[in-house]
Amino acid sequence: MSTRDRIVSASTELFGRQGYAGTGIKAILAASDAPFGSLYHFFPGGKEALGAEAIRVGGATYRELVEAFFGVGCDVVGSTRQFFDAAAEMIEATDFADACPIATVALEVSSVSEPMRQAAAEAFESWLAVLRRRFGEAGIEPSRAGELAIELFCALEGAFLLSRATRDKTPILVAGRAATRSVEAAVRPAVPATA
Amino acid sequence: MSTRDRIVSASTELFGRQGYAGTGIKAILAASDAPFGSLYHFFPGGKEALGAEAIRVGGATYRELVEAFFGVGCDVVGSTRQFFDAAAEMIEATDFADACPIATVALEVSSVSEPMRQAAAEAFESWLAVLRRRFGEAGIEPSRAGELAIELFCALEGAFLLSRATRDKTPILVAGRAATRSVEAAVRPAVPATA
DNA sequence: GTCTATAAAACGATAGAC
DNA sequence: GTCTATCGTTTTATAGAC
Repeated sequence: MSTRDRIVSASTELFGRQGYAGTGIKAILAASDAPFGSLYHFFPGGKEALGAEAIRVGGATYRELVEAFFGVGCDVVGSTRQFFDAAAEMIEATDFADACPIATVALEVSSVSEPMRQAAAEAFESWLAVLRRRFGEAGIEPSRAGELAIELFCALEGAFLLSRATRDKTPILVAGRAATRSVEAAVRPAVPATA
Repeated sequence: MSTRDRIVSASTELFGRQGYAGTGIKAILAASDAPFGSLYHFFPGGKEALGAEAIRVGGATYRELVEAFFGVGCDVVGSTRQFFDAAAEMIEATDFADACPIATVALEVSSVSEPMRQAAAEAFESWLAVLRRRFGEAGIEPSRAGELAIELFCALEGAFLLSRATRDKTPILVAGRAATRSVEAAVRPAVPATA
């Protein structure tokens, strides 16, 4: 693993857990086992450029995770349930430290750093694109598929926030059941009860 | 408005927009028009104690907002719709800066500062308690009311994140429609279509 | 291109005058 | 209890040897 890769990898981890401003360059370099000058050799743009790259890499890695659960031709209802179940196990296994790799940074910088904000927006959009496509392939009409992707995203990210703050994985399971119900309803519509 | 109140008020605003670590004490005091020593007079615990207090105050203020929309005897379906619509207008009016006053800080500190993490958890829980109660009063059974409160919370917070990152209020409207549907289904259940 | 030494600024926090 | 001056660190960033 190259020095550059180690720096980016450590940045993604630390930024995801402690945030961007809360993570010093020294801590990143110590975790990367890299010398000080290397950072500015690989990232002449300094910490902000490193932050944007960490968002891109962390976002791409998580997109691959989404794709691993929502594969081509998958059962979107089952994939949704499994995805949230896995997310709940993951957050508990990391002692509620690792959930979304970029959410903390995205909130921190969205009103402060335009390049980092854009990197986060593109990462989120790439996850939504995967979900949209799978939902569409499952027979859900395009506009509804797009909404459903957003609903799943919001349920997941909101649950990550509540779960980390309360140190309890229950919110992820509850949000997962809600998301699964929504996907199920979109695939197999229900009719309202006649009151 | 007292010096202490101005300091806490400015902290809540700045922490909510830029995060905890990203906001220096100097910036807070400048925004509060308060001298340097005042902070340590009112908060001997330093920045961390101020951060915890900002979370409590910001959390209480937002709970009052939730209560304003979800009043005693309200129509919970209509309240849900109106709450998300108002949130969408608010975030746009503040140029996507002010959404949840404590989400950013909660994510930043949840693995770093135990007192601040607990303050955030208690604030979130107080919002959920309001929703749970109203849903219960609307005739939804207790366990379902609790889940529904969590679902609404997650939809809102996830939408705030996506909305701030993309500078687009659409996610809040989409999440609001989904939350409204869930509340409606809990108040007036539907039967699945016979395939 | 790897690494060290150091600069320049911002940080949180304190001491003490008023 | 209000305010200022300042301490000691830590921060990001650079310069320059190897």
